[in-house]
Amino acid sequence: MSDDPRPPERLSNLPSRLLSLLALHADRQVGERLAVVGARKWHYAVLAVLAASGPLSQADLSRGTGIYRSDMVALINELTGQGLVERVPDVTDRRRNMITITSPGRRRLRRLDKIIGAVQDNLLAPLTTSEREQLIQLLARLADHHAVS
Amino acid sequence: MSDDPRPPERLSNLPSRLLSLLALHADRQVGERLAVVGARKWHYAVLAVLAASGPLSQADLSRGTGIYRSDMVALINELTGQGLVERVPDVTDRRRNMITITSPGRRRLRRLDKIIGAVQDNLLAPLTTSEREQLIQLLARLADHHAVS
DNA sequence: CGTATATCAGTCAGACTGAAATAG
DNA sequence: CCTATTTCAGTCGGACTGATATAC
Repeated sequence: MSDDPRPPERLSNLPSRLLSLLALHADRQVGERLAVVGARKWHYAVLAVLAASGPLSQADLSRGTGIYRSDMVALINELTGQGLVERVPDVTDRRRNMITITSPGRRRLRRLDKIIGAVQDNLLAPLTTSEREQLIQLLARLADHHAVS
Repeated sequence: MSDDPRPPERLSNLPSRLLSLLALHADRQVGERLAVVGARKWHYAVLAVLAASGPLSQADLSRGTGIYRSDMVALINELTGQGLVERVPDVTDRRRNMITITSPGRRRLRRLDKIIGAVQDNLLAPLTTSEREQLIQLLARLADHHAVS
């Protein structure tokens, strides 16, 4: 009877809306694929930052990944539980825990890298290689300008 | 002491991550600006679709905006409470409520349009006009391909 | 009958706040 | 004394599920 009403262009071409819809979709894909191996996207972020920057305090990890310090606690618990990182008290500053990635952690990171890479390919499927680069560059400039981690 | 660790490029240039971070930022801006006049972004979506498509059932509105049918109930309650839309039972199909935008609703829509437009300008500030068009086009193609409303 | 609509109650993960304990 | 770190408890809006009553 009633055709599915398409939103008017003012709505469907609204940048903030496009970002929201696509982010939701992309996050869902990432989440589903990672769930298959018992991981979440924040696991990936933590492992990637640790692999690149070396051992970090939880506060630094928090700033490096954009994850809230409060949420970092449970996250590190999960990762230590899986033996992917180690949490050891910092002797030079006894408020801190230093978090270190383990060898299984590095292996896990490589695994997650492949999964997440595949999701990106899927996400960007309709775009050519140079369009993908353009898009990433434009998004990165926006992110940088607004200082979103 | 410890420099804020920047995430590695594999992370900071990850399309799904860029989308998430920017969507969060954009949604926050939109939310804050709309809150000033007592509105939320879903109000805008509903009013915009109604203005463009004419009276719709809640189910059609739901499909047109991407808002869940369950959440649509409370949303329409809010909008009727502000006199921006009217909810009248459909005589031809008594399961349905037909939702109609009122004159105050149209005025409100124009107001919200300006606010949201200003937020977009802010969001896209670092880009040139043609870069903005490129970005919107690329995002719209992705949204279309993945059929995210 | 099976399907669609409007509604309600409730779940669930995410982002975020506030405060305490500890240490610099 | 003020600030930073880790941790815990809890809030809050958003997306989503399941079930019900009603009507096609």
